[in-house]
This record gives sequence, structure tokens and C-alpha cells, in this order.
Amino acid sequence: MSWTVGELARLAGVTVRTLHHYDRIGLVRPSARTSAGYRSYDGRDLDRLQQVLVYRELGFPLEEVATLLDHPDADPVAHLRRQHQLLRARLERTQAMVAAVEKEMEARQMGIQLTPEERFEVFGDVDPAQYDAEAEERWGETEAWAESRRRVSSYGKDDWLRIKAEAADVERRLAEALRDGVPADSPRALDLAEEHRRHISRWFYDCPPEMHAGLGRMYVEDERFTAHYEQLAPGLAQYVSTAVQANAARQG
Amino acid sequence: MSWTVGELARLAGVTVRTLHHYDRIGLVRPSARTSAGYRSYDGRDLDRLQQVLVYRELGFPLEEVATLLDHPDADPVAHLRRQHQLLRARLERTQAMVAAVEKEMEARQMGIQLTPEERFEVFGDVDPAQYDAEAEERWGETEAWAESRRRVSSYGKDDWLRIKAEAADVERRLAEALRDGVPADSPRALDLAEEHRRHISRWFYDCPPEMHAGLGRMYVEDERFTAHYEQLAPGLAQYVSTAVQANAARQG
DNA sequence: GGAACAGCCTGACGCCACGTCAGGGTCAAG
DNA sequence: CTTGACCCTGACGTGGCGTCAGGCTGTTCC
Repeated sequence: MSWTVGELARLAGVTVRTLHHYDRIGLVRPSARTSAGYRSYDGRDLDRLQQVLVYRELGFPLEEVATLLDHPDADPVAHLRRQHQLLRARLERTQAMVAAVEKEMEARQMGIQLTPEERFEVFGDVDPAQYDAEAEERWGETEAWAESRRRVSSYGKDDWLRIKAEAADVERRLAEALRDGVPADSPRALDLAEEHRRHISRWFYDCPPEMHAGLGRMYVEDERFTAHYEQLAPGLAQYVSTAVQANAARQG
Repeated sequence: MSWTVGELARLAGVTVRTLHHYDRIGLVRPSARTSAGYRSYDGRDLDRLQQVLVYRELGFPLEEVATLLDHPDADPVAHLRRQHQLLRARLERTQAMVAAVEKEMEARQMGIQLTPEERFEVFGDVDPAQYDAEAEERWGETEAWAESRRRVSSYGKDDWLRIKAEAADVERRLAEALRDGVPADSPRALDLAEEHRRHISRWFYDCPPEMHAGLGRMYVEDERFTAHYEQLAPGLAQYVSTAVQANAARQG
């Protein structure tokens, strides 16, 4: 499958001019051109554009996005982890701003004057793409983590095999529990769900119970995820979904 | 109290250059100059700057911010309402992006390929300051509301007096309940709390129970809000806080 | 088969919201 | 009365595109 500029632009919600620009600066280049010189984007170009758009949305300058994406030892999953983290930071910031506006309204209603410091405190670290101090820290944290992972990840393929095997193991035991008639909200099922959650947290991204519950819902709402489980055992998708959500309730 | 450029810049988390720029384009002008030509900002300039920064953060072009803020029949509360609404929209959008990243991660882990449409759907309406279609709608909604309020608000002062009187009435009845020894988690107290919530929702901004609970917490955590209630009756701040939160639990 | 129309191309200039000097005045402390 | 932090006003630069202009491509419909 391949796309023309116009198609991709519509798909991604950007203008053609933007894609031209990204091509010129080498940020997202079409993998091919037609004989007439038309840009032709393929699946991997889409991958790339998606990553770019997330980072852009987060306020990174394009040049930095380029160096990030072209950095050799940052695999796709690492980027997703990072984006996830930054988005959550942004969520917090927006929530803080919402709270600030609410506070201001409430203060007005009561005829209370807030101090200037208070009123501006939410604008402190405006820039989402933080380089400064605090960001170093955040980066450092991620970098430390990346380092500790890079060691393990240096034998790459084996590592992935182990992760996959671990996941398959949890899934197999969940299927067994289902087959044995163990209720989805029993301690045994919940423990397996918790193992599932820890596996994700360990290898992919920090996944607190609440988020895990969200994934659980997805397993029955999105047919492709459903299919993944159903092909292991009929009824497993619903089973896992229930167990995961029950476990989240237990943990929270 | 007045501030120099540098002071205000530090306070508001912007650069001096930015303030110069806002002065030049007439967006935020210092209300005075010293004999030496130094800019001197007062309290109302801070108000203005704060409003500007919120709108800027929301992605509005500065020129539009100017017309918004200089619009005659948009009082401060109307702006706060609007900002609140826009921030909540942004919150939803960010949550959607977080969810999208999580889905992508999960898909990768399972070896599932998402469709291009899915992967980009979150980038649909990128611009926070939406003019297009959907925005018209949102604006329309706000405008309709503004209209219906403008009528009431046309006799302005009276209106405000009524709002204040209504608020005072609820507060008085809460104080009475406290004096009469009615428990803060009793139906009577909860009903008064609910009245309080409706009053806010009606005159200020949509305030669902959950948000109301947040306000309740603030009443005991922020001394000035505490003082507001304590001066009506000792113990009232805690009483209202408890009632409001209990009511939120009841409603939710 | 040709005309119309949507879509693609490459310059090139414009614009917004500042960043970044340059060159020079102001002011409180020592 | 000097030092150093802070202030002023130009003026130019930059990032991330928007917006023509002028011209080629490709499908569709008569």
C-alpha cells in the first residue's frame, strides 16, 4: 500500500505543504517517487510521520525530533514509552491549569484576591519539551532506565524471545484457569492478571492498575485484541478482561 | 504594588522580550512608565497578562487574544468560563492521545497492526483554537449561552446582587444547619451542598459533583477560603467541605 | 481525442511570535 | 564614582509553515 501527498495529508490531518516541508528538511521523506516525480509514501513513512506528529504536538522543535528519531539506539517502543511519559506530564499540567481556573473563579465568586505568585505558578515550566534542569532529571531517569535496558537488549533477539515467552506463559496459564472453570474474579485469576500487569510494567511502560483496567476494556471492545485472545481459547478475551478489571479494583 | 518588566517576567514565567513584544503590539501594556522610561506594571496588568497566557497556551494567535480580551461584553468571568471549557477539551484530547499511545504499545506487544486511519485519528482536529466546523458549533454553543445570559446580564448590577444573595442564602442555611447540630453527612446537609453545586453550575461554570468535591477540599486546604466560611460561623469551612464531598459521593 | 478539472510539482515570498545581538541609559550598593 | 544588575529602543534572524505563481500529470466525460 502506498499514498500520495494529498492522501497522507488528509489521513494525518496535516496540509500538503507541511509534508513538502518535512520532505525538504529531511524529517519525513517519501520512500519513493513515481516516474512523474510524485511523492509516494509507504507504511514505514506513516510510522515515521506518526512519531513526528506526537513529538510535534508535545512542542519539540522539528530538528530535535529528527535527532530523536534518527538516534540509533532508540527503538520504536522506547519512543512510545517516552511519548507516553511526556503526554502524562502534559495531562498533569493541563489538569493544574484547569484547577487554577476553577480556583480563580471560586475566588472571584467569594470576592477573594489571589496572590500574583499563585495566579502564575501554573505557568512555571511552560515548555513541554523541557531541556532545563527538571528535564535533565526526567531525561536522566529515562536514560538510566534505557541504559539498564540496553545491556539486556544488547543480545536483542534472545531478549525479545524471552519477553514473548513470558507473555505467552501468562496467557497460557490464564487459558488453563478458564478451562478449569476458575472464576474470573477469583484470587487465582486476579493473581494471573496482576502478573500480566507486572509483565507490561517491566518490559514496556509503567502500567498502574487503573491503566491496566483500560487495557482490559479494550480487549473486549476492539475485535483485533479480542481475536488475539480468542484464538488461544474461546471466551478468553472476556475472561482476561474481567480478571484484569477486577484486579485493578482490588489493587486500587 | 507595581512590578518592573524583569520582575513580571520571572513571576509569569515568560521572557522580558515577550513582554516588550506584547507592549509593542498593544496586547499587554504597562499602565505606567517611570520618569526614566521604565515599564511599570500594576495589578490589572497582571490580570490581563494571566488571561493572555491562558489563551496563548491554548494556541490562540495573539491578535485573536487581543480581540477576545477587548471585546466589550465579555466580562472576566465569561473568559474564565471559556478558558475552562477549552482546557477541558484539551484534557480530553490529551487523554485520547495517551490512550492512542497505549493502544499502539499494546498492539506492538501482541504483534497486531493497527490501520492507518486508527493511528492518525487522534490527530484529526489538532488545533486547539478551532475555527472550523466543529468549532463553530462549540462557539455557537457558548455564544448562545452568552446571548441568553447577556439579556439577564443587561441589567448587570441587579443580576449580580441576585447571584450574591442566592449564594449568601445557601451559606446562611448551611450555617444554620451547623448551629442546629445537623450532621454534615445528613440528607439535609447534603441537599444544601447540592444547592450550592447547582448555584455554581448555573451562574459560573458547569460543575459536576467530582469537581465540586475538589472545591470542597480547597475550602479546608486554602486558608483564605477557610476564612471566608469561618467568618460566617466557626467550623463552617470544615462542615461545608465535608457536606460537599459527601454529596459528591452520593451523586457519583 | 481533447477539454476540463482535480491533483501534483518546485520556487519564492510572507508571517507570526518571539530570540538575539548592538549600543546605550539607570540605579542601588559599596 | 565605579561596578554590576537591570532597563531602554532598534534591527535583524529564525522556525514552521501559509500562500501564491507558473507549470506538469492523470482521469473522466463528452
